[in-house]
Amino acid sequence: MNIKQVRAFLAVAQSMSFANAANHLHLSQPALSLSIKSLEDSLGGKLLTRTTRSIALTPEGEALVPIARRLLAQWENAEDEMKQRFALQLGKITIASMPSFAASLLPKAIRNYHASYPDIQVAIDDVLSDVVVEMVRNNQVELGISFEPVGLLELAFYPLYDDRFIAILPKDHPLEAHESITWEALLEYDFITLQRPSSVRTMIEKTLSDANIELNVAFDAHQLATVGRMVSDGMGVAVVPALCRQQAKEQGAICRPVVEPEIHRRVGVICQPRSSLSIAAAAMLDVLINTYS
Amino acid sequence: MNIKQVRAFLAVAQSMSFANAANHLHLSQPALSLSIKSLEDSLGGKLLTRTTRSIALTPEGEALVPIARRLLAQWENAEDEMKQRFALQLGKITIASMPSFAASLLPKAIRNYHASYPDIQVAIDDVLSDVVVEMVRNNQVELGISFEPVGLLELAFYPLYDDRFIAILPKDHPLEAHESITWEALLEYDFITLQRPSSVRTMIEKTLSDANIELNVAFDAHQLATVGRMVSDGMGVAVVPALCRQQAKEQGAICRPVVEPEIHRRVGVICQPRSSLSIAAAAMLDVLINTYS
DNA sequence: ATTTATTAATAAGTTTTACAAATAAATAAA
DNA sequence: TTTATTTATTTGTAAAACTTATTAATAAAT
Repeated sequence: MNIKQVRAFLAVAQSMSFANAANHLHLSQPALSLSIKSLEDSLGGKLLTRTTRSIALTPEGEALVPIARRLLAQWENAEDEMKQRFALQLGKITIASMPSFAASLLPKAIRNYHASYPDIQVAIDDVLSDVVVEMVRNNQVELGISFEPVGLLELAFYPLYDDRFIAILPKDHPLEAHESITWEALLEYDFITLQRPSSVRTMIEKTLSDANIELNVAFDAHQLATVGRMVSDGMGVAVVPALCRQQAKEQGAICRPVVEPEIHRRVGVICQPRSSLSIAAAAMLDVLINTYS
Repeated sequence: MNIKQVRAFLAVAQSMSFANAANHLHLSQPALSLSIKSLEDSLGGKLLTRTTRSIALTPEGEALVPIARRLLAQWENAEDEMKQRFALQLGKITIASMPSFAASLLPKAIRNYHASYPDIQVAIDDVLSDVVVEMVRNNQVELGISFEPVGLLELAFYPLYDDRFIAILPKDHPLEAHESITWEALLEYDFITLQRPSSVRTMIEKTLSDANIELNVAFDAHQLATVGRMVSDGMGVAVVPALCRQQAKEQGAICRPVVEPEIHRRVGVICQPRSSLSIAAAAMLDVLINTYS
């Protein structure tokens, strides 16, 4: 029993004529006769009684009609669903992004994506940078956005943006006059930063220890927004990814490049090799790359 | 998309190996590769990412697995059900039978049938003879048992039994001494018969009017059992089909052939032409014929 | 009763598909 | 670098599915 035979049977059962059904199926009448015959053989009995002049369903054929209709409907639904999925009209992708990116540049890319593929649902998981990589590695998400990780193993990395770290100061701070600020100058003041285990914190600590600069943290917080607020409220100074410049400015803080040493790190998309991405995710990857290049 | 491809896909998805899956499907590995490829082409995208060394499902492939499993299960259930139906392991037949036959000979045939085809449900509809024919004609039942009808049209009739009518008398009745009883002698006594529109009543009336014998009915009833009881209680005499001899005897009545004229009529199976019977019904027809020949 | 028209089955030939065997290509492991 | 393993590709063949032409059967018309 196969799909073609079931279709053929239903066509005959509906039109009660081999010739008409054959025509409807774009098939010759003998081909249809043989198809029905082979279906009957495979099931073990007659489905139709045919004189050369008229057709009737046997009781078994009668029983098959609703079954066949149901089967065919289910089959076609499944087929359509898969085709839709491939045609990007259905589906959902989740992007894990580090918060600084999720809150700054990511929305624009998602707007672009949504314009092209309005039927695909996009969810954002804003988690710590390291968690992003783990989620991609464990196939919890298809796409991750974070700083370029060190040990990528079999994961792919598509750079989007080269991020520098910037100092943020409260308004009317003595250092505001400088074009750029050295770490040495900056660390004269109370330093606010993210709590461990954020990758921003880790990178700052590693950079300073490499440069033999001692770091004394006055306050720390989990969210960059909190850090920004603390700075603008005059509790101290901080160093954050340039991605956060907009947010910091909005909160009333002053942004200046931080140098000696400069910290910069590439931000990009982390994912499984492109070939194993869903079409929806591959399309999102393209949108991300195009949006930020 | 066809059954074979879906089976192939599931086999690969389960074993995560083309070679093993091909083996399991009794198929060569290249044939399986092509089958999957054609499935992917028909759906419009990749279901599996395959390096020469390892296999993984794409997200779309992942989505297809449960769908495919469900489809295949439904397909196989339907196929099995139809095969069972043809193999006489499933199904139901209803026989419309006139009450005299249903209460006498029919049970034996049904026992025989049940012995051969224990999984087929048999229902009996005991209705008046004329209704039997109508039910067969309207395809409400596949098989009917009644007296041979006069206008069969396109219906088939398979005779089972040649039924004579017999007189039944209460014990110690004056006519008990006779071997056979003439209508003339019989009608000297109170006559009990079935109410109209029973075919037994009709046949008696027609026979007597043809022979110019007048019939005066003292009592009538709907059920032969009632008639038998009335006779054995001494309320009068009756004429019933010989089929009812057993029942009449059990009720304590005396049976004698009735002659001048003799009434006999063939009893048999009425059905649509044999070719349009379900296998289950055709088998029952055979059992009926074999049981009573 | 004979002929005609209609419809499905059958036969014969062709095309398409499905398959296996052999080989190539790719890659993880040795 | 080599070896072993696994899938893809190629090629030839067998099977199937299909079409056209023909036959058989029957209802309707003459």
